[in-house]
Amino acid sequence: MNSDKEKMLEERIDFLRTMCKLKGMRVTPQRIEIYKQVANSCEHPDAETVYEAVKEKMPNVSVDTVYRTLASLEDIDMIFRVDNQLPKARFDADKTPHHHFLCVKCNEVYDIFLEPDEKIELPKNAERFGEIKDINVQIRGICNKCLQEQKNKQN
Amino acid sequence: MNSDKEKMLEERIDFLRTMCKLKGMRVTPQRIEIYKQVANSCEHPDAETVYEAVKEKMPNVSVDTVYRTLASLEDIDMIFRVDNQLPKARFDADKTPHHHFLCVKCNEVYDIFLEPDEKIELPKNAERFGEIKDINVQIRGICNKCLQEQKNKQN
DNA sequence: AAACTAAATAATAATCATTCTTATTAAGGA
DNA sequence: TCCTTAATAAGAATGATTATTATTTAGTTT
Repeated sequence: MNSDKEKMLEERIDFLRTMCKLKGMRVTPQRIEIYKQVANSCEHPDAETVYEAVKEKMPNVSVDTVYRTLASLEDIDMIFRVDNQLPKARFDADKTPHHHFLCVKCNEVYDIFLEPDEKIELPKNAERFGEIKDINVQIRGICNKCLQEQKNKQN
Repeated sequence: MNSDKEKMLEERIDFLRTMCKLKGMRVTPQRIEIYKQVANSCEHPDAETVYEAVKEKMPNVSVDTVYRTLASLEDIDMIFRVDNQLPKARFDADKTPHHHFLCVKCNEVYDIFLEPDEKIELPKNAERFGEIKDINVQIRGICNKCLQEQKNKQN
């Protein structure tokens, strides 16, 4: 039993292997196991939870490896973080609805004001989960400044 | 000069006074000054930046007061945090586009899967800021579990 | 298949944003 | 003016995350 789920997980791990090779990253047992734990959970686990689970199979794994690997997996778009986890909390007093562009390299925050005909839409299912306070839309990427710096380095 | 901007700021501070009274919070000079700093900036300042700015006018202000006040101002919806700042980073390997409901009380994360006809729309201006990696929609509020606990406490 | 090299890891220490503790102050009602 | 209690200041503590350094190993080359 459970072979369907296991087969699907195997496929996802094959994809991870492919992506690692594609990005010039080594395929290590730690990476496989750490990815497995995140892929197998619907609970949006934190680093510590992943660490505890991985330690069951690899008692010598270090906390640092878990943090580093989670960051690497994010880099190659195999996992995402639910929250952006900027190094410091940042505040905004502007109550007009707008989005934010967050640079994943330098953590800079840019306001994206909407065109007159645009508005922020709540998903239909949102109210099911509780009382809504606000909606926060983050577009994550690499900002023009960091893109330019990357280009300069290549030359 | 600058009187328009100053007048607008005064109005916002009056609104802060009103909101504090409405919510049973005292109007303290620290609260006014901390709000002023956030309201006057377009840079999405962090707590330390606010602290440094406030210290210019109130040399005895403490770091703790700034953190506590920023949290209070958020509670009464006078300011927002750009990023949710969950106490721990949490990860997701599900690449199907979905939103997240984040509970501001217990920090629990719930997946909001979209109906077949729904999709996540990028704002028209988004590409201007850089290379987009992904879009992250957070619906923030109080989850049903915490709402229930609040009700139980009242009885 | 053995040797090589750089990337990845383990162990542990360090960092740093944020929160807690405790004594003191002051806002706003009586 | 007094009183109550929320709010504050100062500094210590916390705890998630990151840095350091020596060691290991994945993947390539010989």
